[in-house]
Amino acid sequence: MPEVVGVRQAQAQRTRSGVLAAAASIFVDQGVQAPIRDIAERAGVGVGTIYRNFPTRADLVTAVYRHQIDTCAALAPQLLAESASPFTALSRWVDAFVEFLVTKHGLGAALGSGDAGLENLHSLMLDTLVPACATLLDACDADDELSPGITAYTLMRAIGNLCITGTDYDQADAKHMVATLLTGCRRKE
Amino acid sequence: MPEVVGVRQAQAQRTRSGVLAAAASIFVDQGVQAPIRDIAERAGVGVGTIYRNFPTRADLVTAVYRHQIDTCAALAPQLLAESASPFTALSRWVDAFVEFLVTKHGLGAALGSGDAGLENLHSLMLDTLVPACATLLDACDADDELSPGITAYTLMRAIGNLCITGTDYDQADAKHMVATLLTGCRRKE
Amino acid sequence: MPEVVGVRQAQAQRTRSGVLAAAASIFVDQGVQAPIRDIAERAGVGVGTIYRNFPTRADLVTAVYRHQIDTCAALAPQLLAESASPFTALSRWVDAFVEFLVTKHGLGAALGSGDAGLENLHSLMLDTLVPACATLLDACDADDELSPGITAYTLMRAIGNLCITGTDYDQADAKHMVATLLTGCRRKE
Amino acid sequence: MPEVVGVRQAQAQRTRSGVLAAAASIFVDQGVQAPIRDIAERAGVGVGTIYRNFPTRADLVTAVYRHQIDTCAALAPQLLAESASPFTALSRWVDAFVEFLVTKHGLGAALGSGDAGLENLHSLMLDTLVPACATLLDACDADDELSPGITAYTLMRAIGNLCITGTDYDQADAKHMVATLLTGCRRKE
DNA sequence: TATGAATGAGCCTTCATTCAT
DNA sequence: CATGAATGAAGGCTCATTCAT
Repeated sequence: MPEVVGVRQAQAQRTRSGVLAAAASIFVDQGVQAPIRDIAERAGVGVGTIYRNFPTRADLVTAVYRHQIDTCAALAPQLLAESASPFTALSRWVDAFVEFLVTKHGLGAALGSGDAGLENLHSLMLDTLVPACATLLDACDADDELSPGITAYTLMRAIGNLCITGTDYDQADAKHMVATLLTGCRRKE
Repeated sequence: MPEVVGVRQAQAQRTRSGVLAAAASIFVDQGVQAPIRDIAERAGVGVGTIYRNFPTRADLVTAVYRHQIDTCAALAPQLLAESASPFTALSRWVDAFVEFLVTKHGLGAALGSGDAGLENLHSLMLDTLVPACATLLDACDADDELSPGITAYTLMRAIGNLCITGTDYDQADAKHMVATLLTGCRRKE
Repeated sequence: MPEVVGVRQAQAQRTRSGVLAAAASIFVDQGVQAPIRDIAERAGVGVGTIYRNFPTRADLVTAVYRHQIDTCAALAPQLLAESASPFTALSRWVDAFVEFLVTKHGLGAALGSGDAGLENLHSLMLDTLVPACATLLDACDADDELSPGITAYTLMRAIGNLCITGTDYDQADAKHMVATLLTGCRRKE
Repeated sequence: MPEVVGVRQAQAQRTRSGVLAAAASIFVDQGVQAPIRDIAERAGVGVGTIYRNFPTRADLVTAVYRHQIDTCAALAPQLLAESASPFTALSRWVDAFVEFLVTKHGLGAALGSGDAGLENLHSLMLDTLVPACATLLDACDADDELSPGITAYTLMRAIGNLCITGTDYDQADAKHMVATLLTGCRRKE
């Protein structure tokens, strides 16, 4: 019994990964509301397989982005520790967050849609990224570097919205506007 | 044939207006992606009539908002003339723009969606509001009140995105974030 | 304007009738749970047409049987008036009810299934046939011809069940068993 | 090979029993049309195991009820021997039969459905219960206590139908109606 | 021109059944 | 033998769009 994980589980895991990859790819092309069939087709599996692994669309969306979300959240304390000032840390973290969002076509729109079925993703953001961001904001606040009334959730939602790109408003524009927003968040001397 | 505009044309015009009013009303309730049938029903006409007058959904959306867009654009020179500073005028104009967006449920999302069919609305924005906004930005720039690199189109697109509301991110949040963005646009002394 | 009902309405009515006929036919073959697509195909219409005319399956089932249900209910007072005794009237009415049920394959099962979606049909029975049957039972009771504890609803439900035919239990058997049940309902001297 | 029945066979038998118990339990909750997967889950086995042991759903249904059916059949001669009259014996046996049916949610409907796949169960009834019931009917007939034309199969089928319960027609109603039917079977003096 | 019935493509979802391990 | 992941047929439902009247 040299293998703890059997061949079958390994295969299942590979299938799961394939679905995730296909979904990520399709999400880039069509957004998170793409038909399940399209994802199944690109993954080379039956629709039933997707439903087995991800009962709801939100489960799939969440799974696709979970790893990157966790990574992004983990960045917050690290940046806070190594940056010259809390605001610098916030700024860098926001850069990372934007980088995450901007490469996920349709995710920003999904987050902002208020779609009932996407509550899991919403919750994931709430539970993972919001606390991370809040830590940074608190540090800025303690340093008197932050305008009053800026909350982590609202700021992230705004950033998410700013990262909804389209014709004539690309990733560079989004980053510029996010930077501008952040400047606006800084308490003026 | 004593009348230049016949009774028929007058009736047709009335029908068109009725459709526009119904569409505006439905858009508030359900967003710009609402079923055509719902609009037809509220207008008291057949769906065919809507398709005759507005072949694509974008045509309808555009027509619904054209008047308000024109009004908003016309506000720019007026505010510029009566405000203490160009930046104040810009700020007030943005308030008006936000007010316009924020009361149109789903319009912000529509503008930001990159939806191919909504190019007409996009064009309308480009042709009407962007020049109006640009006038204000130019004036601010001449006054050295503006950070470099802010263009009218990008700024408006960003504002449009910030006005996409949803659960836990309401109109007040949107207005707050837009104001913050605007602060960020101001050249710091 | 010689026609009150336009050509279009007439056509629509014909379509509706065609759907009802097709549904009735399919119900005989497959029971009331038959796929909507099958009914649409036999009617030569699209599925949308069926959903337009009968939003829920229960609406369709109800419409298919409504006329006959009404006719059956109307029979009760008539039989009561012209029969020698109340129990004779009841007996004849039950014959008519059985005749109705027995030619509708699957209806009995549908009535007895407790299916939530079939509440409309259930209600139709309750509101139309149960009172008719109750009138006859009351008359029998007044004549001391009825065993105690027999209610219209339960009796009809039982009759409905007895009319669920199948292999080696045909319409003749159903009628025989219903007659036997009715005999059992008669107060023994 | 000192054991006639190996460990493997014993294990297989235990698996089979577990499936039967799970199926019986699920049938009570959801009826005999419950998803195979649900049964497998409750039994703690894979669906493949169920398909191996019971290739068709009918095989499973049959196996689940075989023991109780046999018990019920065996009751007939016993009741005939110890009852005051053949009709009393019949009446008691029917009580037992109803008790069997009434606690098996959906079984009555399954029996009455004419479902092609349930022929095995049908056969089991035919081969086991019908002869048992026929014995009682014959005894009643010999005693001149039975109306003419009542056959064991038809009577049992009718009883099975009467035991299909649902909203507003419960087990008590079913028992009442079966008792009434039986009264109707008794030759009137 | 206006109508709205009809159409059917398209998406969702469930579950019986197979088969490689 | 047992497993359960994978499959995909089947059916439900919605709406954009057309077209005969």
